[in-house]
Amino acid sequence: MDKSSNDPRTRREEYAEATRQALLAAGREIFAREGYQAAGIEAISRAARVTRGAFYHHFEDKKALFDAVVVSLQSEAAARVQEISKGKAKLWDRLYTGVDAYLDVSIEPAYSRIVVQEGPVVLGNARFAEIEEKFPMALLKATLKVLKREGELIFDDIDLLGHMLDAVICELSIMLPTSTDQRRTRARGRKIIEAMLDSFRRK
Amino acid sequence: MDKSSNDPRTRREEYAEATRQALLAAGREIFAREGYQAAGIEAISRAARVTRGAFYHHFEDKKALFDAVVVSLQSEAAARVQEISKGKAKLWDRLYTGVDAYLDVSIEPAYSRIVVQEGPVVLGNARFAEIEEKFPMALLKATLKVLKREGELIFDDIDLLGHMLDAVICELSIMLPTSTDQRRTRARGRKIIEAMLDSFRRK
DNA sequence: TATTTCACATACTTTAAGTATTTCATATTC
DNA sequence: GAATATGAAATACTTAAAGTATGTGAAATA
Repeated sequence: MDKSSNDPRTRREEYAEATRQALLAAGREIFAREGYQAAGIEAISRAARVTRGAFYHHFEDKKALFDAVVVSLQSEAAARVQEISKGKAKLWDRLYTGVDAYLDVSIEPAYSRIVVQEGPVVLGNARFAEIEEKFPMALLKATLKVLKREGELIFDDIDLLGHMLDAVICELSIMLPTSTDQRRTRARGRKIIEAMLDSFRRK
Repeated sequence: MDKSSNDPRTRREEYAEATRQALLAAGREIFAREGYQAAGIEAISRAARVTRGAFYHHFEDKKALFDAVVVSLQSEAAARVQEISKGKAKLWDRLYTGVDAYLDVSIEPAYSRIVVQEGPVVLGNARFAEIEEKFPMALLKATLKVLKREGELIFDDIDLLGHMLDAVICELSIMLPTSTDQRRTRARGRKIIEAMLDSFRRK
């Protein structure tokens, strides 16, 4: 589930891993609150109760930490979406519960700001797509592919459809927090998503 | 059409306006090529053949220039979309030619990077939405509203629908440049957009 | 022609990222 | 178990770029 074999054997490795995690957590917090540009390495290090020296020991530069934070957020998000949707027997159920779960994650401030909003800009589209390929959207696309294989969904370019679906979910997640009636807005957003997908559904 | 009363009367004002425009043009170029963060004020000023002193005379700070560049890009984009779609008598034609024209604009490197990708992050969602409210998406939403008024379109929250439409167009504009068969991808993207909108079309 | 104004230049300050060097606890070797 | 080696983290330094304060000269105004 995690990256391969990271069990700290010696006490020194244990400590080091702990401060690495502390930096990661501090980064997540401060990137979420202040944004990439305004988040100072000094502030992040202080929040992790170390100096900038420790920071540069564990991470190449600021961008490397941000990258690691995005990966961890995506990894957690994927796990949660998976957990919720995997039970469903009917494919369409699995897809739509996945969409809902993904939306729930996307609304959370840290995920919204770090992954959805700043991720592509800070890391660049290429690198960001690379990360996405492994985690959250990959799940949706996987289900879409199964639906296509089963003949339930008729569309040639599942990758494209997946990205469009993703775009709609992300935009919705950005609008939701400022919406006056979130429940209603969410229901309407879901309608739009259904409209998009159902038109390619086998009749 | 432009901001109110900007005719330079004296020769000094004329010169000043010219260097302001030069800075704006240089900013557009360098922001597009290097991105906001990597674009140095020094480099922008040099490209406009002035010093940083001149820059700070005309703009509060780097962000202010970026803001002005976004506004000018949005203004031009809106004008072009308007020009192309206004002729159409049938409302649905007007909408879809508008969508196509908007997509054409969004593909252009400067618009794509500065407005679509970096705009919301650099200026913040609130300010970016404020700008959007006046220009490009406003046109689409206007047409959507007319369609609703005419009973052609049945959906409660046109603002939401407009944003979703916008999100899909923007995502498509990001994917298109790296697509192997752009014509085909674009056609498929259009299919998805049609699917989204047609399901709310009066039958 | 004297005086003011303002567009722009020059010189300086500040901030934050990044680098080089040092220290000290833990781990390893003999 | 004393001697040595390693590497996690601290400290001290360098660099780059944004932003500020002040100066200057050409064009406007009186």
